[in-house]
Amino acid sequence: MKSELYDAALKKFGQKLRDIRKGKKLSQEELAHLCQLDRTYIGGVERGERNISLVNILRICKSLDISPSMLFENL
Amino acid sequence: MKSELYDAALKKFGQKLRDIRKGKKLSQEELAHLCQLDRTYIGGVERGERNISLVNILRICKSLDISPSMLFENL
DNA sequence: CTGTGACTTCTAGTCCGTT
DNA sequence: AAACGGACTAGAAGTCACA
Repeated sequence: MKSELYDAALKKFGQKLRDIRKGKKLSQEELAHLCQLDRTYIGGVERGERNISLVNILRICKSLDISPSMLFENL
Repeated sequence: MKSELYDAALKKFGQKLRDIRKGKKLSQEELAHLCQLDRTYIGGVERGERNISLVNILRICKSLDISPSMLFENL
């Protein structure tokens, strides 16, 4: 049930992820490799096109060495 | 891709959700109604049996009137 | 009021590529 | 380096009957 009501939130989430990834000087490919997800998938999440699941949020956060709550600031 | 490595995290997340819900004096049924999800689905999330996705996390948080980051404390 | 198992539908997530 | 597409498989979403 992916209501359009949350499109903006997904975009913000993705942008936040992108900012943090770039802050760590990683490419999408490098991050994808670190958390064992597909590079095209990481891209889709950053663009707010994907409704990522909890486990993968945690995997990404672990790979970025950040707390998940960082991704939810002003969401 | 739901590695068992994250089962503990899902359980913690669910327990946190349960604690917050109870703190608000809501039953699973009431919360489910608020966020328009099924009662048994909420139960499954609280028990850590479901790998919930971002949009549903946001819906639940909105219904509980909390920030998503609250659910990620010490995860 | 909540847990559980079983179930179908639909999307999350992968893998191949091109631009 | 990243966006984007098509085709595919694993797994989330969503529901129910019953305990």
